[in-house]
Amino acid sequence: MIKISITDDHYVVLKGIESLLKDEKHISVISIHETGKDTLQAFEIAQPDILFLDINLPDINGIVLTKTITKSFPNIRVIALTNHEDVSFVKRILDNGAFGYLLKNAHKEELLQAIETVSKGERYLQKDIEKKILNQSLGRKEYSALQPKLTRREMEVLQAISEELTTQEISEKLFISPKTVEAHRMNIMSKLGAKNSVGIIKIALEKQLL
Amino acid sequence: MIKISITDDHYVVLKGIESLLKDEKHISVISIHETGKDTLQAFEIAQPDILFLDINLPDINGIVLTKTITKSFPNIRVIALTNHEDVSFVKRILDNGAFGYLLKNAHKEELLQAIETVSKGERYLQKDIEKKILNQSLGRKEYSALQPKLTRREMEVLQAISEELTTQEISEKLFISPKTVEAHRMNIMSKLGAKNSVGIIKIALEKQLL
DNA sequence: ATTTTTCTAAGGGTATTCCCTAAGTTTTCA
DNA sequence: TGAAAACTTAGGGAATACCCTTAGAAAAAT
Repeated sequence: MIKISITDDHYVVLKGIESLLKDEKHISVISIHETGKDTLQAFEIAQPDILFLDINLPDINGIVLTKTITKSFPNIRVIALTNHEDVSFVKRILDNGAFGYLLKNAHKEELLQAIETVSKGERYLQKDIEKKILNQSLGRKEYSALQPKLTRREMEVLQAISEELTTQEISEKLFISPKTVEAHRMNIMSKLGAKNSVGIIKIALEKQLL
Repeated sequence: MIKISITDDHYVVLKGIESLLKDEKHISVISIHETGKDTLQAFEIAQPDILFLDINLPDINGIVLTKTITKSFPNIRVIALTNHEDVSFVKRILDNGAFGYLLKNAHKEELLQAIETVSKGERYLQKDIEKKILNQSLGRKEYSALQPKLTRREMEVLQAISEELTTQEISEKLFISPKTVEAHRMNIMSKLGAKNSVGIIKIALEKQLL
């Protein structure tokens, strides 16, 4: 008997997965949760074999929660639930201990396949789908430089710019000269192909760098 | 017997709503759809009384689809399905003919309540929840005006700013003085609660004004 | 251990944004 | 048909962003 828990802040998703699994004799949904906090509390008492975990929870960041759970309860295997939109998260969440991920538009067969695969201790990765999505989001935008690589410092400056800070304020925050901040901003503009700070923010949000 | 259709690109959401409704004797789910196109095709043959419609479909914009459906099939009452995140759409979608909206984390009681209310011909609006969400997104960000109302001209200037144009370029584009452009930008900043143009763009994208 | 990248920073400008105040004109709406 | 809101313009000044070049020091990669 494979014990399953589900965490998703959308109630219908909870009930949807539950109803899809209730006919399977070797699978038992032992608990459902709407928040990360609730999930962690429940696991103090009883743990499932597999947790379906929504990446976008209101209270706790899904990546952080995955890390917490896999550290505290190494026997629980996390399958991330994700929308089309946040595929960029997938790699990060897998790096943080998740055993697989499932798109929310997955049908029953894929759901069961994921459970079977993960309960065998293997990772469940839909490489084809992943590629398809990446290509699709690549096709509809302009010839987007696939993923512009900003350095650590540039990311910090980018973050600060997005906080509406001025060059002066950023320099004080990062303990560097205003001239250095300007240099970083220029490099960011050049890397992202932006004409000014407005463009930096627009593109950064588009490419989910923030 | 109330006939229901559901359109959502997340299969588990479809099955979730279906399973929540299957015990209700006076309600019958007559069809489920994963795309807007599929929905429209199916409605050529048979129409439900109520359609639960996901705002974020991959193929057709939910607002456009609502408009299309309510014009082509005036007897169908649309209830928009929405996440926390896109509450800003709600007013727009209601303006385009939807009879109500439901958050995806709604429980069974609310689902049934929505169906009852809408089938009586009344609008189903969860004012309390709406306010709660607005307040919540207000708490974590700066004191953002609920839904900032920009004038036509301000919208044009906003659009131009987002195109990375300078004040000079905007003034040429709109055939107005640069000083006027600045005045508009100042008003936009003030209305959105932004500190600079970066903030304008960030907030405008957040509130989907662009 | 050496090349490459990143981080740092300066000088010296120009361009643009930001901010204030003020006020005439037009549009919208009650 | 008034009153209110929106649109328009402007002057002037301070602050900030943008742009170029150059270049040493630190860190990372090979």
